[in-house]
Amino acid sequence: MNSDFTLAIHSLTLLALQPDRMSTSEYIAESAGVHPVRIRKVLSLLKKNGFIISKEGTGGGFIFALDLDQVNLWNIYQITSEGALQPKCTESNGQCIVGANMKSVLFSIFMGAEAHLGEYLKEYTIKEVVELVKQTETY
Amino acid sequence: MNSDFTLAIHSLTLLALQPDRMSTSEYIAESAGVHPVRIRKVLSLLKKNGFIISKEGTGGGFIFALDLDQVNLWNIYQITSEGALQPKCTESNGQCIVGANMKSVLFSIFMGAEAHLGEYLKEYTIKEVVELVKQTETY
DNA sequence: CGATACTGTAATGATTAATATTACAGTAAG
DNA sequence: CTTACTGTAATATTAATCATTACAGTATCG
Repeated sequence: MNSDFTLAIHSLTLLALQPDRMSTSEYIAESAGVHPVRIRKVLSLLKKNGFIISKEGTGGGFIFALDLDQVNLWNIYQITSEGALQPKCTESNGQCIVGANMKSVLFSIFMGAEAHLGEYLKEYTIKEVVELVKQTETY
Repeated sequence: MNSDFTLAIHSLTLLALQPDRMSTSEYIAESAGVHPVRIRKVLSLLKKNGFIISKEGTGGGFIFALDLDQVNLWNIYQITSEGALQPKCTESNGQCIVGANMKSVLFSIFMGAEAHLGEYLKEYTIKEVVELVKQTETY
């Protein structure tokens, strides 16, 4: 699984806990343990899709744009990782019936798998992820 | 998605179409467009799990050990790719409630996702994959 | 105004994962 | 005892991921 997906979830969860102020990419990056530029790249996707708002300049940063239950993991998956389930088949032998057709057979099977995964991911909104993180909290 | 998974499917489909004779790793490799050593590695997993039989020496190779409908894609996934859905989280910041707990929250979510995927993959046996390949055949 | 603190994004470099290749021991057939 | 295979380890190559640098653009504040 593409780690942009989990970075996006991590970022949104963090923003969910800071509803009143802008969070900088540096702050998020430190929580996630990655480079700030990577956070900005991932968050620019979320911004394009209207899940967050960003602001440049002093006091700028990122903030959640919607209610926590308006964003689910399937939304995030589609933005960051659509097609990630698809295996990257090397070019196989077109002379052979299997080599010639396996690619398209697998493609349709994995399309179905992704749709099926979607049904599962839709069950988790950011609100629920936040709840899970709080429950997991270690004292 | 791990390409060992698709290589295993490809190999088994090919073996399914050659039920009476041994197929060599070189033959399979040529159909799949990869190196024979890679085929032997993947097939050695399938062998350990009893799906195929191998034979060394002249006239040796690989052959299907079961009925075509006794092997489904979930079986193959488990052997070749279990855990592949799990994202590889970098070590995040334990000082932060999100950094500290996100990893285990994501872990359980992805465990569920994999189980859910399993339900879908169980619906495809090699027999059905063979049918699909035949249907797809381009004349 | 100019200094400061941010985002946005491209370009490059470093690290890691995936894959191919080589090498060779073991086994069975003829 | 030679030939044609599998089995597996070791190494080399290629590709993907990620970090880093660099810098332009924008907003705030004094």
